[in-house]
Amino acid sequence: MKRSFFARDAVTLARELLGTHLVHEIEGSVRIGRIVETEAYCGPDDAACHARFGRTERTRALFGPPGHAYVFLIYGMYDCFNVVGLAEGQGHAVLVRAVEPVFGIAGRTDGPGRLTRAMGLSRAHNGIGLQRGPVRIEPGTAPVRTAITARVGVAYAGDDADLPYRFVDAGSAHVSRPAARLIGRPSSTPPAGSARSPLRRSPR
DNA sequence: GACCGGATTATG
DNA sequence: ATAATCCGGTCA
Repeated sequence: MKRSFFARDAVTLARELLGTHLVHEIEGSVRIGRIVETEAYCGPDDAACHARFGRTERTRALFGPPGHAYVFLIYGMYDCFNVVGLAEGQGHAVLVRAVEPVFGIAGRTDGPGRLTRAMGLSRAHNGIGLQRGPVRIEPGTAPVRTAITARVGVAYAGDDADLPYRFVDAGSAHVSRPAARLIGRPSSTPPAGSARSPLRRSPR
């Protein structure tokens, strides 16, 4: 994808990334997954975003130029793959939470830890460019319907935990969790009386 | 320098 | 429900 594709706020980018292909060329072989679940993390003002602590060694790539990878270790054993958005210094990124296997993939790809394992991605790819090279984002097939929910695992973030920043291809069988209540129409404003029940809390 | 807890997953 | 397992951020 072109640089301009990535240079948008994380919420927009999270939505646009759905359906695109995550490609990893490794030792002559190729692995391809179609992105079906993403979450937006929107810089220092987002209480759930790693950028809230400012620029540190760990968040170097997060604050780097758009179109690059930000990969970090979580819970001491899983790597999470993110696509940096907006602009250098802004700390916007999109967590890729699930892909569906397209080519060369063995094992499950639902969930941020599983997908990095299945695609052979790790912190070794932190900061790598995603336009050309061994790891790339390429055009794919956009979802027919997109579900929108709160982000997973960010209960500590206060009010920001409820922001509708998670995007799911509602038609995919390879998402990490069942699509929840909020369904986003391809391009329309929410229904008039859309004061529905609040987003579902994390499942006990 | 110690301690806390996490953008998770596998297992009981 | 809880262990596994590392390390960044916090505070002393």
